[in-house]
Amino acid sequence: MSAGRTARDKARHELTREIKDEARRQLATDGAHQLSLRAVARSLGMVSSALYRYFPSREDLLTALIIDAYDALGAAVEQADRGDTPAERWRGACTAVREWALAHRHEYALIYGSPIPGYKAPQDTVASAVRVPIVLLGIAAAAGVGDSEIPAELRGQFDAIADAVPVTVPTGAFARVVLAWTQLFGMVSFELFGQLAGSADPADAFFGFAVDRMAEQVGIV
Amino acid sequence: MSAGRTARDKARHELTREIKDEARRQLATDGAHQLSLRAVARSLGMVSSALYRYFPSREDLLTALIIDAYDALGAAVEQADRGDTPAERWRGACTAVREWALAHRHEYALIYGSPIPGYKAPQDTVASAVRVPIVLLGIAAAAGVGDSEIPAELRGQFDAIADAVPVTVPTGAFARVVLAWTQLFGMVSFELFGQLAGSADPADAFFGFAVDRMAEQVGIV
DNA sequence: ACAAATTCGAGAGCAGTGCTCTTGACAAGC
DNA sequence: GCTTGTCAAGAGCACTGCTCTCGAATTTGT
Repeated sequence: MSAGRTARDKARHELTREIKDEARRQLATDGAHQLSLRAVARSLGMVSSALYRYFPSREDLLTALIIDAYDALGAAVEQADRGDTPAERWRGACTAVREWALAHRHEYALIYGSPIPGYKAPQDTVASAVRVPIVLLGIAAAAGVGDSEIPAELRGQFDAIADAVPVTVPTGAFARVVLAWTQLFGMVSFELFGQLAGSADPADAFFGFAVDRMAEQVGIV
Repeated sequence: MSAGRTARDKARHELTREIKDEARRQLATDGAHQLSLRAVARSLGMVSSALYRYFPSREDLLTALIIDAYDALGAAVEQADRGDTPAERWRGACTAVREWALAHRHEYALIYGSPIPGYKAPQDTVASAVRVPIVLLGIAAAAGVGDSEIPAELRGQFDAIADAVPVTVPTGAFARVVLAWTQLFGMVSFELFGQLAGSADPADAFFGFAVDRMAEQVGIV
């Protein structure tokens, strides 16, 4: 992230950004599957081979977009996490997830859909990916959610990673937040991927109902 | 489905099946993204253009695989729906979903991951796709789950489709089953797509915990 | 039973893809 | 100034989905 001292560095960062922007534009209209290095290069008025100076492969470009998407979603949710009561904050955060997903369907599909190639999420992505669950944990902490009975094995798993998490909540609360987290994204994915078509679609009412039930089950009043 | 009267019809059905089998094989090892018409043809010892006599496009082949996958999953869940109590049946059905998904990751990704192309779920798929939620509804019906308070708008949506569903349950129970349904697949997707890596992975304990909480919330005793 | 109609596999070919390698021009550092 | 590293460009490889045409085989109509 060091500012480009030389003209060359400056141009390089600038072009890297432009490539990602153009790629994101094509992603938004055509989906990740259709994203073509050659098409991006064409739109930028350069030749495809030149792109390889900036991204070693198509997958690396996609990985860069994945990280950006995680960060954009994370930022949107962090900003929507406000309100006078934990319940309001919960609703705000959950709604932000859905709204960001609806506004950036292909980017959402890129990060929460099927892992595209031979996949394997690079470790770089987890720091960004974890921002949403951390917001949810923060709300549970503010709500003072207490511990609850969970299987010993599960308690062991969650205790083992507690140190790596910047929010401290009882392990039982942790488990319930993780539960709600998977439910939240399950719902959004179902809506976006058309699985709800013919039942709870449009899903506004269903989503609102579900968010309240989730808060209830986590123990947020 | 009419049995092949002539030798040609017989050969046609046979070859159609062989193509799907080989495609499924490649799907299982390389993923939907990598599935190549030409590679399938090559494995079958024929030329790629000949394949187009059986499937008009790559997408149509994928659609056929999608329907088969929905049916395979539906059949597995239907068969696992047994036990003396509704709670046992519930656990059996949910576990079957996860186990089928783990055993057929790429097929699962094909149907519950991001819609591959410009998408559009053909109407043919819904009859097969709906088998799992119908099993869940059946268990709720057998458990005698009663009605509960849900938003009027949601009640209207669910009432409107009640006739198309071969199981009758109170609308409040219907809503809670749909909720659990999205949660179930949200969890399985998270596990399969690597979102749980670093937290509840391996997810056996988490899954068991979640299934019990879901049964609880649906009202299955 | 024979001719007409249909169906089939094969091959060539088009437009597109990701990616590699080489070439010649430009800027950065000594 | 001269060397060194970086860059865009171009040609090219192996691959993709898909179309079209062509004989051969088979089914169908008479």
